[in-house]
Amino acid sequence: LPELPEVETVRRDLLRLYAGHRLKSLSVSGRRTVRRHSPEQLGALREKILLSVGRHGKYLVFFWEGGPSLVAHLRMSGQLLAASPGDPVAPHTHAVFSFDGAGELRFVDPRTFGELFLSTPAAAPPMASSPSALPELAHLGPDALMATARDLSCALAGRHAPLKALLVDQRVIAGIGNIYADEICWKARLRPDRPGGSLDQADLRRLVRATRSVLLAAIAARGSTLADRRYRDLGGSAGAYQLEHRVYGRAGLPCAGCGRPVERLRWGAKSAYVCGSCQA
DNA sequence: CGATTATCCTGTGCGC
DNA sequence: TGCGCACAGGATAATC
Repeated sequence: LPELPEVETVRRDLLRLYAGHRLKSLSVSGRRTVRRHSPEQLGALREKILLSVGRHGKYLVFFWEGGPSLVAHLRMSGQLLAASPGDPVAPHTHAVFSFDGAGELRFVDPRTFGELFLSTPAAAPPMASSPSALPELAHLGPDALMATARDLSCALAGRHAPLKALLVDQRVIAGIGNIYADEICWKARLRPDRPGGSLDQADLRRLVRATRSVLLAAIAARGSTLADRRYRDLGGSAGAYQLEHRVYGRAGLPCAGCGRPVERLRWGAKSAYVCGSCQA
């Protein structure tokens, strides 16, 4: 399930493969794939050259030479895959972009939670290729790789909700999902079910450091591919960070820090993997 | 207002 | 071996 490290891996591959290339044609077949406006409006991107690809949290933003930006979110099961025109079309392929001299980019999404939409910056400084200037992304908190201890201190102060619930709330901090929230809490030695407002300054500092180090290590490993094999990079390859997971999906297995079994906490419909000994 | 719950979907894996 | 079903969880709307 793509979170910040997976989306960042895809972003870097997109830049490498398609930046500087002209979009010759595109087709959208999925009924739910473009749902914020008419799918035909995507035609505005035809003949545009891709300048860069940005990211804020789990959102990808394609910037073109003229014309609106294209925003993509993979949600639960979305994949962006590089392909050649003759390649067999995978089931649940909902959109195909064809670039001059760079082959195709295909959007595949069995559960159809993912989406594509066009967006234009609210204020339009021509040189700004900043995802955060897009009104549809304005509700997002700071990107998890940019968030400071001060950001988190303000966002968590007085909150009774569990720390993990706040970490995966994109309005608080953008990019963290179920897997990395657990890994970050373990690395920061904080229980995910602690009230967000109970963290002191030392806790917050550990949380920010853990966030950065876990996400950067996961990017270096090209993301996490779980047993369901759902996440793939642009070339269809798996990530490797799942091999470095310390708690996520490891209920009953020994904690990497102390050897005691990892537990699975549940509250409501949510759950978290935690070491009851290493995290407090 | 903040916290919780339901909803959107399909593939997977479990129990019987 | 097969069938039914709970589960997976990202974001948003609705509700308490």
